[in-house]
Amino acid sequence: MLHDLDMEKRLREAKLRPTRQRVALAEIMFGKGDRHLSAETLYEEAREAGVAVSLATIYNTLHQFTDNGLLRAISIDSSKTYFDTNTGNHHHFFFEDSEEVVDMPDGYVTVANLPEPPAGMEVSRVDVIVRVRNNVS
Amino acid sequence: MLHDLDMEKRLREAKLRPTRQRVALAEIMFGKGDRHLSAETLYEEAREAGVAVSLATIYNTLHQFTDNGLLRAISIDSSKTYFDTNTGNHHHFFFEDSEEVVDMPDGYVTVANLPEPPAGMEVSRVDVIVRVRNNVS
DNA sequence: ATTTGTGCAAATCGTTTGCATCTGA
DNA sequence: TCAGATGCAAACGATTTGCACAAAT
Repeated sequence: MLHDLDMEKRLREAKLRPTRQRVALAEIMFGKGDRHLSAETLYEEAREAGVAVSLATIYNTLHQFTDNGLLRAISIDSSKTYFDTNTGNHHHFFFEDSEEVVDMPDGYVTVANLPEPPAGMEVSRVDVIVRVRNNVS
Repeated sequence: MLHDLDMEKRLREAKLRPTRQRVALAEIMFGKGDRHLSAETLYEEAREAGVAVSLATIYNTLHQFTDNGLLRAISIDSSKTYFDTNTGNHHHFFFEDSEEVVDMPDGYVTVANLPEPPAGMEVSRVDVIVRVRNNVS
């Protein structure tokens, strides 16, 4: 697991001041591999880890991280937004029953025959969501 | 534009009682080709058309229609849910700047190399969202 | 010293719910 | 008749905001 100094560096590279809270939250977020966090989840994990942060700061942090490329926001169906610690090129499975989002490794899905975007527009990203459910035959 | 009797039939086929409100809302929804409506939009259009419905009924109707296959719910990014009057097989452009959702005709996009869904699961749908933005070179 | 971040509580906003009243079959 | 719909207002849950205080450069 990465420690404070690594996180400080990572935050500085993202042009974010490495404040106590941001470093602590970054450790929680990035310390356990790829994950999909909601604000509430992160808030609880922070409390459990003994880090005292307000929910407002959680939201601020998630958005700042997203704006600066440390996280990717995904909103599929459910009312709450999830933040993906994996910002690389990949797609998702969405389990309709449990409302869970799971990464699909890159290299699997290929998207072909994309129509041209309208003039003056450029594609910023292509998201593929494979919705799956229990096989109720 | 389709008229009352067609809508009544359509609602009955979807196993929904053709009440005054549902028929009126269906006409507004389906009378102008494929569209992406939010609850608020539909509410305003109904008022403009002189149809007195409460917001609660708007929500009820949108969900009942969705459950019975007359609409498809899509939630991309923004906080509000949109309902697509096109329930056929197709994908979407999402304009990041204006937060607009636009249909992409079927036959264009091809998705290949989908990984197998986990055991006991079946794919219920594959959504492709092409996010585009203004070309800021 | 300045700028930027944080915490708290109140405010927003989309959506849902409870319940009394109506309506279609 | 009477299950199913509707309307209203109150309740909700996620997110945002305003502002005073604290911390980072």
